[in-house]
Amino acid sequence: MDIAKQLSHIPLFQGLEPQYLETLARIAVKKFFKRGETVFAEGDPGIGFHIITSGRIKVYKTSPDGKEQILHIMSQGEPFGEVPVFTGQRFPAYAEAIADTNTLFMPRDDFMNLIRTEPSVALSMLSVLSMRLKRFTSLIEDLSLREVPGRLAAYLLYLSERDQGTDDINLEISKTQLASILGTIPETLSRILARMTREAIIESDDKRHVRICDRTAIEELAAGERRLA
Amino acid sequence: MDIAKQLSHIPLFQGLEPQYLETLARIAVKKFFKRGETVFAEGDPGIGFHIITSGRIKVYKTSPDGKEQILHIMSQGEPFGEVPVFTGQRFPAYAEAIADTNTLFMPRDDFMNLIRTEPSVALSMLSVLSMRLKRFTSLIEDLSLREVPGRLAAYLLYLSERDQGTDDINLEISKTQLASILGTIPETLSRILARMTREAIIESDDKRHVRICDRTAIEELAAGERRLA
DNA sequence: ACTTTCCGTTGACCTACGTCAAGGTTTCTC
DNA sequence: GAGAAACCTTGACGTAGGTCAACGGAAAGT
Repeated sequence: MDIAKQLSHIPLFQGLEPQYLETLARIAVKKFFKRGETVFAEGDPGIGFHIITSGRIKVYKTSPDGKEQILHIMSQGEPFGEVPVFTGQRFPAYAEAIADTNTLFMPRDDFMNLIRTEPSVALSMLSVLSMRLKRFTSLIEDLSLREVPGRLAAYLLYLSERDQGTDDINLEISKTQLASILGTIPETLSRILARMTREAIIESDDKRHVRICDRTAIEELAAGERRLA
Repeated sequence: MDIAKQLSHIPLFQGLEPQYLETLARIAVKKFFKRGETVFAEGDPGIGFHIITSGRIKVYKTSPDGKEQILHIMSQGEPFGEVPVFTGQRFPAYAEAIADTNTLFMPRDDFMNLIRTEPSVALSMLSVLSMRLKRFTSLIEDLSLREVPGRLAAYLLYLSERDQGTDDINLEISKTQLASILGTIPETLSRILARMTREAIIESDDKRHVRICDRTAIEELAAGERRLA
């Protein structure tokens, strides 16, 4: 596989001069993680970060009694594990492959050198981190200010928008994982999906699929203007 | 006042060549916000960011029914409002002065130009954003995986460490605001402080002061290994 | 100094959501 | 393709923490 060609499709490196892509290609190390394999653990030192070329990764925290909060699910083209690269500290969370995953690993020192000579990479990375801060802000808002039905509604709208506003939403993950993204547990999510189905707001027969039947109701739930019976 | 001199004390610009400091000084605009004044609102377009030279700012989200979640309290030397500078989108949260505050405002375009010529500023900014992501990660963990006593304990330890491990902690903010940082409400916080006092873990007679009496108990609470009676 | 507003505390009450348990079903694994 | 493991759902139950209300004290604006 031509690594430089793969890199040229990564948003982070859009518009980068070919010569730098070549440099990066020499730096990057291909890695593979089997489904279920840990990529890094909280507290590990970070000597570089990954870019996903195929597969899917979850980044998450756990509580002592085993509850899990997913921070991100990353897929093709997305970088992850950059925080320790720039703080010089350790990973603040866990990362695990939830499908067989290929990544390109960028060692810290080489990447820092590239940034020093090529500011557009720095600007791209600043943009990536800023987007992530924005998403975290919205996750914090969810956890602190919204109830679970509102979070679910907002998440469904988010998925719907991402797929050009379709009403047929492919979750792409298990409902257990969806619960963990929403900051709740499978039992609670299951009950809420059942209630929303009963009120004809959604249909959720299949396992990884939800169909929006009453978009207005979903929007009102997400805005906190409506409650389930 | 010599703006360049002020800028030289900002961590973000540590080690920057004097010539660039001069450039920045010409770019920067002094601003003043009275206590209670809004610096920006969620949804405002961001044409630049601020650096605090004196005072204190809270960055927060609100729910439709008025509950507030504080994301950060920023003070001297800290930058805030950078996210829209790099995403090109709007502010994801509110910012309000909680004391009379002076800032230096850095317009977006000029700052971007500086980054393009001076990569060390980009690296500093990457570090600032990464630190912030780390703190958000820990706030998300708190909200999702810990109960309020555990969050409070962790916050007290954080303040204690920041002041060289002292047992006499100066909160510097009202307890209402502390509640809003911890993702709860004043009533609940008040009850928990009372319980911790009853168990001789802390003393909290004065308004903005807490004294740690049993540090081990606090550490156990923060780790989730202990519960209040 | 006076008044109005904000802050902190406590009590009685309620509810969203987590826990525990048990069932059926789908999906890995060997 | 058989067994094991993980997933999904529903019921009964418990509780952390939010809501509403009331009151004393501090602080801020006039």
